[in-house]
Amino acid sequence: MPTSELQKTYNPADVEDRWYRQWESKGLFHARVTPGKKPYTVVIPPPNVTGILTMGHVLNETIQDILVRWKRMLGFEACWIPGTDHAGIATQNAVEKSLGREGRNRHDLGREEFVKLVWKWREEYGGMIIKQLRKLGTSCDWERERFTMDEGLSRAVNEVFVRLYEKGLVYRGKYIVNWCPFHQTAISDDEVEVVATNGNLYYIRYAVEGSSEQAIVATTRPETILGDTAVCVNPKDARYKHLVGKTAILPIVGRKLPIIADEYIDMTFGTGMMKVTPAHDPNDFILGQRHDLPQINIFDVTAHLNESAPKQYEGMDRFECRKQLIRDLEAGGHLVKMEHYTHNVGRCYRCDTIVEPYLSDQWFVKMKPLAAPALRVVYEGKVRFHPERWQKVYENWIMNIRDWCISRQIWWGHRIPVWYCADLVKPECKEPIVARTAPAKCPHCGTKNLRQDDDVLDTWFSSWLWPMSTLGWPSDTEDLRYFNPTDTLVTAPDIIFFWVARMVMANMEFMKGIPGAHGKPRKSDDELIPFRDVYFTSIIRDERGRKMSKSLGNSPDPLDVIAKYGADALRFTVAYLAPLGQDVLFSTEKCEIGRNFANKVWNAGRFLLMNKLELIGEKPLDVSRLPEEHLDLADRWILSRLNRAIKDFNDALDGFRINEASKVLYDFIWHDFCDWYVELVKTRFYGDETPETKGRVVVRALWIFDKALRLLHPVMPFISEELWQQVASRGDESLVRAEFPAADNRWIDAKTDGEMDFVQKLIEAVRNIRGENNIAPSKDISVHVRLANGAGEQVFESYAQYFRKLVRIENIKILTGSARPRPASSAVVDGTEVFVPLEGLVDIDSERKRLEKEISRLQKLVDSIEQKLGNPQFSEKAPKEIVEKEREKGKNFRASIEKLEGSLAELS
RNA sequence: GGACGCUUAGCUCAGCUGGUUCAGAGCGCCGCCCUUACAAGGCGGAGGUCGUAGGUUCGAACCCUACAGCGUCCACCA
Repeated sequence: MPTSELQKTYNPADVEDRWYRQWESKGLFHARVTPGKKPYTVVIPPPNVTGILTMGHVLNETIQDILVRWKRMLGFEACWIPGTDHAGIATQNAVEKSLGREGRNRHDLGREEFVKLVWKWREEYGGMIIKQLRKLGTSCDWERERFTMDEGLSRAVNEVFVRLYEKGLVYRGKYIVNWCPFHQTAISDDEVEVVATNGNLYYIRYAVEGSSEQAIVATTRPETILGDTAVCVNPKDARYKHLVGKTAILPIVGRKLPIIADEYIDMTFGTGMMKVTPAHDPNDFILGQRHDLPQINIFDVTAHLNESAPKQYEGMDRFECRKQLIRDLEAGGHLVKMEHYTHNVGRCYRCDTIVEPYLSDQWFVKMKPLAAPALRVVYEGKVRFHPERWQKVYENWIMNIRDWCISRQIWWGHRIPVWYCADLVKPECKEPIVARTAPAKCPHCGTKNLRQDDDVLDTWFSSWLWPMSTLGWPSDTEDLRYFNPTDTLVTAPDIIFFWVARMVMANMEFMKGIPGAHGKPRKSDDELIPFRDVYFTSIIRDERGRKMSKSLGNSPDPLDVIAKYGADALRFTVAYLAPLGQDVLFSTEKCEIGRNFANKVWNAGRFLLMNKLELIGEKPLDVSRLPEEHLDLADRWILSRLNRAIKDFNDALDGFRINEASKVLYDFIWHDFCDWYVELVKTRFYGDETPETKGRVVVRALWIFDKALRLLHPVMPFISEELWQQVASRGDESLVRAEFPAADNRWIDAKTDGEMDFVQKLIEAVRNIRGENNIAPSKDISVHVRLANGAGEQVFESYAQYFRKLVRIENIKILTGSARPRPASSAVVDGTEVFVPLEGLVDIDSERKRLEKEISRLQKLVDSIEQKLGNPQFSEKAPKEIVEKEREKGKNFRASIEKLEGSLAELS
């Protein structure tokens, strides 16, 4: 688009898709193994294949993209691997739901057909989120896109299962697991959400055989008495000692229950007597094993009562049964009482169904042996968490780690690579056959009649391999050697256990066999970790502080937001609002911050390009060299500010302070560059300098703008590229791979900053006088100045042009001696007195108030300084330069006060 | 029950290692301005005892302790 057609208002829709297509088609995001170049690798936390883009993703992916683009421009071989997760339960759910709408269920189809359908479904609707990410501008290496059920990744899953099995770390066991009756599968402890719930505590009376005594137990889940196989008391409990060894009679069922003793029982809870139901409570299960009690499972997989229950309850839903049973117990005189009681109830975190502790055969991973190295590397700071406090959470979890239930009773996922001999010819045939690929026959009896385990693996069993499997593991690939360990993981803290911790374990265990980039086996922890830094993003909440969720309907659709404000605006806003480790309260309107900023940048470019056109013409510009001739204060100052901004931006990103980096950009571009520098440059464009000089000024301004756009690019890739291409002729080059500016300390100059600061304050003082006295902006005024130390008159002269333009001063007079205009409005800046003669315009009262306010502000400062200096301890203990500085400050403030008081006296 | 985080202007939040005119920004509000980049803008202004109470220190928004309110995570006694 020719410069002359630059719109007055930035329109992102004109720009974004066009650039994304170009970047992608030119392969600018593709990373390859490049010896001699340092890699910078990021793996995306793979979103659910069913997922659509949410604000949470926007925050995550924006942060990753900022880091990746920044590193790419810094010269790293930046590799950002995208992909999706098959998300077993969630995806199966979604497909079953759509089946349900046709009045069918998965059992109608059968396993094979159903799985086929899910694959088909994935082809059609899956991976939406991947397309949406492009709208956000993420610079993922799409050639490397992976899916957790890809062939290669599935191979990795089987390999890991077999290796762990061979090492004795995978085992099969009957355990109480968290059973979701809705999904009809076990879920891991971490997938259970515990919610405090109002319920009842029921006291139930059991008769004691051969005795007039009774055993009263308390329970929140009375229906489970049907599975009771004992009653238990604490051996130290004097009340019940004599009952131990006797037999209680289970009401309704009539089963005989031994009364046993165990330290586990809390004597102070309820009656101090507990019913034991080994098949339906994890603690009872352990107790049952210890005392060799039978396990009676009374539920089927949907938590309806099974044939182990008395006939009248068989087939009932668990809660229905509870009601009926209470009625029956009451009728039989077995219900002693019930109390309101708040207890914790576990729910399935995906469907909210109350989880049932359920006895079943499951596969587990022994975690303790894997945990030790994972703890060590974090403890030793090889893997660093940002913010740091998550380290404690991580350590705490690992130190109390429990075995991981990895089997799921669903159909969508990696089927467990275990087969069973169906013929059972020899006794050894009972052994499960664990193999990387389907075995042809039973190794013991040779039959081909084999049956694969029905279960699939927990989704996280593939996710925990992500930083390896996406790079080719278990094969020893160049990619794996070069790009693993990855550098930064950006993820939400709620999956620190599910995912982050397990990735550390997996990488450390399974990368041992893969050489590092140097070609030798990996030995040290530094080479075995999956990533060096973990950035935990904030949680996005709505403006009322509620978590964004589909059910609340409070999560804006990011695509709508992008359509309305632009991707750059959304990215900037989110980055700007996201302090490290703090929640973000987001509302769509906040994107105005980013949109306005984009518009500001756009118009700065528009202004400079318009002037370039006018002064230099259409010919393409070369901004590779900074014109250093005739630098004035403004030039030196903006160069100083620019280089500070570069430094600050880099420092902020090095420390993962994304919001601070964004603020650096905002402040530099808006406040320094636009508000001051561009305004000052105008004095030259419109002044009486030669066309050559003006041309140099515009080239210089564009040179600085070029650097600003490079700085901006990681955060706002689209607008920066669009403008950058127009600033100069770039040939084939894109900003995506342009060099990131390096801070040049030569230009950072405190003296220049100070001088400019003085000028700015003078200008602000005059503006303040104008504003407070309601002087029309169009009215020219004169200013009289008495310099602080008499010196610097020439210096001041050189600023004069700034004043003329920025505060519309037609006449500046340097005062010597004690003369002053009157009536006048006045101010003191760093000891320099400023007078604006205002014949007939000064409102004496308001002028007095202005001066008094300033005096009292200064007086407060003087007071606090004098208090400090008056304290002998201060001058003794505080560092010399601090004391000296305070003394100096006090002196200056007092001098200013005196001058202001002089002006005040003049008023009357 | 345990751990962690937050509390600063009307709103949303910065403030990294205690000392720079440290009490800030954006929005909102008030006043002036369509000044040839931008009204999605410019200029000026009003607004806060930094949750409460102690403590450490020459000096505290910042460090320590307790408390209150809000929030998150973990564990769990039936």
